[in-house]
Amino acid sequence: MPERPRIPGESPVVSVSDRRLRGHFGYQLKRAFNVIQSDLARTLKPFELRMLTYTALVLVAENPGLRQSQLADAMEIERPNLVAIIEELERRLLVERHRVPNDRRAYALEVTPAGRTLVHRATAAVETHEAAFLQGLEPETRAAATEALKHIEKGRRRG
Amino acid sequence: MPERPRIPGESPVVSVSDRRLRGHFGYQLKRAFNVIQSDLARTLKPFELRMLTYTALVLVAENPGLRQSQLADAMEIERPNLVAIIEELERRLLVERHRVPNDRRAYALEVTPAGRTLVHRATAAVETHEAAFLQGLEPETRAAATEALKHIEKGRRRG
DNA sequence: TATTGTTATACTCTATAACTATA
DNA sequence: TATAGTTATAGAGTATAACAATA
Repeated sequence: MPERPRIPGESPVVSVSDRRLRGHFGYQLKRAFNVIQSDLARTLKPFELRMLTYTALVLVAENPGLRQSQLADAMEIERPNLVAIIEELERRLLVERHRVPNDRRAYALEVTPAGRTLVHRATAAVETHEAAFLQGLEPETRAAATEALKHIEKGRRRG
Repeated sequence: MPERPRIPGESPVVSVSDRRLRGHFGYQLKRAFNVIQSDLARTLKPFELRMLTYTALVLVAENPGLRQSQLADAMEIERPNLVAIIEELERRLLVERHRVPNDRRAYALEVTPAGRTLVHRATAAVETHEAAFLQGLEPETRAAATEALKHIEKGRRRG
């Protein structure tokens, strides 16, 4: 069966059925997350931030004196995985680590003025791009989606 | 300031503010996705499947003769990343690769009887666990969430 | 020239065990 | 004995360049 000629670069005419998957919430969630994640990476690139470094920076700015273990808990990542993130932010002079007087094991994290400036600019960009994504979506639909996502998160299985 | 004694294993009393993040849809999405993803991994573990191998298996079962490039497109992953997935499914005798007569570059993917049996059992498990996650959520809320996720996916930026 | 599948490679995110220094 | 931070390491997921065979 001869293939019909195709314009180079044109996406091939495929219609792959995903009937048995598209009803799965996890599948829907993954696809949407991949889109958001790669777009967010693009949005944060000019600031040399990734989703994780951005999140850490926001949380340190909002919670002065935060300890690394508390931050890891809040970000729902393991403590070892936070080390490189904090090191990167510290090296770029966006956060500082101060020893806690009464517990010399811990560090109190503080955002620097440069960090605060950067997080404000990055947040503005993030919110602009979020708005673009959510444009055309009814506020009630978005609110319902938020509710569903929180419900999922709350139902986390442990162990 | 002396720290109050704490029961070992007890989670520390922290209340980290995420006021400036929790309104971000991407942040909500990431947290929910992480929960679903790790739970789904646990659900698929008895079948020795991951989300990616499960997805590939379902799509091959549903689209006999599918080519690898079409499958990669459908899964929204790059072609090179599909190779190991198909190799794994083929090694486990769950899918077969047949040469396409009129195009000797391509492979036509087919599910084996063993693959079909496995995908049915895995799908039942996935659906059971999805139902557990979504339990207590109003159907309209779930529908709205699905709509929002599809909207996000549709709005994908390219390039 | 372009496409299919492949190899090689690199970067990111995640997870665990084990160490040090403190408590 | 337990906790804070760290090191080392491994496993996944994702992305790009370049290749051989074929169209």
